[in-house]
Amino acid sequence: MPYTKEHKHKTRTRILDRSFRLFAKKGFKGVTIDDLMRDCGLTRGALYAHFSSKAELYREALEFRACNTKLANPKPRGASNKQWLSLLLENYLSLKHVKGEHDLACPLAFLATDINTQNKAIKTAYADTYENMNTAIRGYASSYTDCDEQDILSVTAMMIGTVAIARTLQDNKSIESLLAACRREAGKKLGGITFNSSTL
Amino acid sequence: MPYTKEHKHKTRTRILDRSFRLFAKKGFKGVTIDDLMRDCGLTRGALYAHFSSKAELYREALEFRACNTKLANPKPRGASNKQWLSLLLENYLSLKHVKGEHDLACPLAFLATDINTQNKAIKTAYADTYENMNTAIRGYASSYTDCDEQDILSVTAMMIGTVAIARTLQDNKSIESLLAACRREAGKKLGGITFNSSTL
DNA sequence: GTCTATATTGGGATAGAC
DNA sequence: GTCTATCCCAATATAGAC
Repeated sequence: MPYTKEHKHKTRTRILDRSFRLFAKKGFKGVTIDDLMRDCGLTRGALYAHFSSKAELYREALEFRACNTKLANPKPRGASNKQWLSLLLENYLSLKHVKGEHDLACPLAFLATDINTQNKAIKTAYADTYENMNTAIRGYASSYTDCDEQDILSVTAMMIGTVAIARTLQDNKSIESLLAACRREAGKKLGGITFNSSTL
Repeated sequence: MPYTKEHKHKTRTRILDRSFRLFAKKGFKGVTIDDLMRDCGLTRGALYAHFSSKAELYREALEFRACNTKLANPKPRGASNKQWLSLLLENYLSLKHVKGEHDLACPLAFLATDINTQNKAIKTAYADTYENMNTAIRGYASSYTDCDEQDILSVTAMMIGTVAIARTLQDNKSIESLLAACRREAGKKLGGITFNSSTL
């Protein structure tokens, strides 16, 4: 038996990880199965041993990434809610995130308009991810500061919008200004978090 | 001479208008030239009498729409800056806008992630549109309230993010909550604008 | 300026060997 | 499970008639 269960699972995970990166960068139609599988060190035909279609892969890759962000996972011991949220914001609103150099690009920001041409299952996966982001931030923030649901919704919309727009800009100075503005405002609204670089 | 200059210009304008709507709805790769020209009551070949390529059309359509929004044009006489800005916000952050039922969908929100796979000229057109939006809002708001550049940048990012996310959601109640949250926050930050429905 | 016909390329999915 | 070869459709762009 030349291919073990282990091996199949590892390959599957590799495909999910790589394909999310590519979809985030180029959108659903901008990625060909050839590109993708070559990037995984495999060939086109192999995909269909793991996923039934390109759309199915896209959905699974979105869910895979959504479950593996810092926001979706418990905070480490020893950090206060405020400290942890502050770190999350700093990561999210960073040049590295915008440039896709994180291995944890946010699907919400990177796929936002791409979702509109996808099927219902994909839209639902996206909406779930969005809800989870709101829930996570609400959970941290409400433990130490007063904020209502509208505060949370407006902050996440700003964060997602900021990263989505920043990604389109060609000039790093503009990107940095935008990120700094958003850091300041999000910090204010989430109970007075401050950043070293927020006046940049 | 069966085709006058008038006629050509009118056709060109029709193509720009229709194609923007389609691109906004389905993205660059989601629109075929066949779809588009059929929508204009023409056939594929005719496109190339007006534009040299699909990408060129996309860029021109973006610029065409960007020049024809309420934000890009002078406010009507008789409205105060604050009143006018309030109306602009209400329009922008409306269900009609999200659903694309305006004939003035905002390219920034509708094309956000689509821009990343386009050429430099298109990115530049998009960035110009973005800058114009910031400039217009800054112009109105700074006439009657204190706000710095970071306030403006964070408000526009929130507005664009809100519409982009709202568009992906399948449930109208979620959309309305998000819009209401963003109206309230934008209103606050832009000198105490209030809306009837902002507590919805 | 617009049409129809066509050249050409590219990409999703399947078949069958290993 | 992965490979290569192939089927098949779709889509951009051009050619040439009107």
